[in-house]
Amino acid sequence: MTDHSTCQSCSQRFNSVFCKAKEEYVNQINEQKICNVYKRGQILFNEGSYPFGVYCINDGKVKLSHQGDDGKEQIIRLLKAGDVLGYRALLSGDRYSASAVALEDTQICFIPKDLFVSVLKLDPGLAFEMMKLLSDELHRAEIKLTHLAQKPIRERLAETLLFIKETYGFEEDGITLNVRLSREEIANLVGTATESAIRLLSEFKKDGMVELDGKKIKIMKQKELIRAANLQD
Amino acid sequence: MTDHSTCQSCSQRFNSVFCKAKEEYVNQINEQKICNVYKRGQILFNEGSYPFGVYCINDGKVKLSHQGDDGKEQIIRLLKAGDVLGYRALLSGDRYSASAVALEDTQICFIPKDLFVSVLKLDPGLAFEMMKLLSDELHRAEIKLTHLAQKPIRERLAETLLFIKETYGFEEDGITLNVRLSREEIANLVGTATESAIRLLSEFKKDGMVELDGKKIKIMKQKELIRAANLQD
DNA sequence: TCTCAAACATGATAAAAATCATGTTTTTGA
DNA sequence: TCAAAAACATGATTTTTATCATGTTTGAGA
Repeated sequence: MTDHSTCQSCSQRFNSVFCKAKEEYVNQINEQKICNVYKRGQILFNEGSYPFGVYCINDGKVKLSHQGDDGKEQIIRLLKAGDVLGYRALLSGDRYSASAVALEDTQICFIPKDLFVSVLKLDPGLAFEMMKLLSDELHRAEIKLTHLAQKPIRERLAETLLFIKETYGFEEDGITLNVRLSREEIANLVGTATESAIRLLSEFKKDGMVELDGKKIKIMKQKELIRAANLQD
Repeated sequence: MTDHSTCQSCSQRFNSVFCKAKEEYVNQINEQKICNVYKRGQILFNEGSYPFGVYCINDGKVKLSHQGDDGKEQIIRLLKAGDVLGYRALLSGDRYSASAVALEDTQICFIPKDLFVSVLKLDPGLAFEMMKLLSDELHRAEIKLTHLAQKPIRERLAETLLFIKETYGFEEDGITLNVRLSREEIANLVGTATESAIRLLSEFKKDGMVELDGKKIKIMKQKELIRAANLQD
């Protein structure tokens, strides 16, 4: 666990959107923040409810997912320490359009809406970082959208595995993806049926690109996986 | 054509992200802006090149599209008078990740990067509107992403037709979509093969939901189209 | 530690969608 | 205005992907 007793000393302080925020505002946030621990599977917020602030991850992992019209989950983002969430709905003045669930035991600070908004108005540095964050997310979403429309599932699964590795990295062994996701969650990240994800993971295993041990996934041949993902950019 | 001789008198002034910008900054923008007319098919900017500012549409229509890895176009946004474009790359500090092409003869003002950024830093009202705009775009992209992953093409085509209507509205007759798009462009909006889009449009015609006259598309039964889109939200 | 539900796996089948082929219509520019 | 190219249309076929069915493994809680 990382130090998060105060925002000033938080190990994620310069790792997050708050990196450029003025010290004076960070102090204000520190006074009003509320820290909490969420157990694996616990819900931070639910699609359809109103936002009362933003969440800041100190340590742990969170998934953000939409409920499709037929009830099927679509995972739209994976979050880790240093990431902020809940700002989209707050800035749009909407309800949450996605639900956030802890993927493992997770420490999170909550910053009340009014404080966040007022600091955002007073601190152009933070506002700029926020715009940059939103722009980057928008970029990511647009790329994913294009790939969903144009790439076969095999390529998207390979890309998803690489994306998980980018986000959460490896365990100490340097090859095992450092997160526990069910096959269904992987499928909901790729945008396919669970069976298809399972089948293709088996294929990847047969091809020697990955090794599977329950929920542990080892990347054995990253270069081949990159090739399988057929990425240009 | 609408009045756009000066930003102060621009008919889109309170219709765009600049609605909350301070008069003093609008005056500055007015002095430095460069207006231009783009003919149908002309390129505003190209994927991969560097942004030098943002574009503001006075009158006309523009499509924004990604080039997929295999060269296939994916249209990610449709823009109209009052819309701003080119800010995503600028705020991310990236090259353009999409190309912008005029769908008809279009009048556009160009605002240089430095001016836009400096006004953004000085005017929290504009900054806030910008964040709201980005948040809304992000929301739209995430919904589209979910639908691409989960909905069949027939539903997505119906949804696309309704989206075109939302964006560009009808001609004077109140039923003809007010934009000229090729079947291929419609397919690239839906995220499918051109033949599939053509086939399904014919089906919709057979079902009496639309009428087709070359590139003119008439919405005959909007309620049925909404049902065909199977929208919950 | 045992039990039972959930998750995983895989084959068979069906459905959806892309691709290929071919002909027609529309558009464009010489 | 006319010829060529591009866009549109539709049928046939193939490929991709989802769904259904069934059996096995895993893991969480009594």
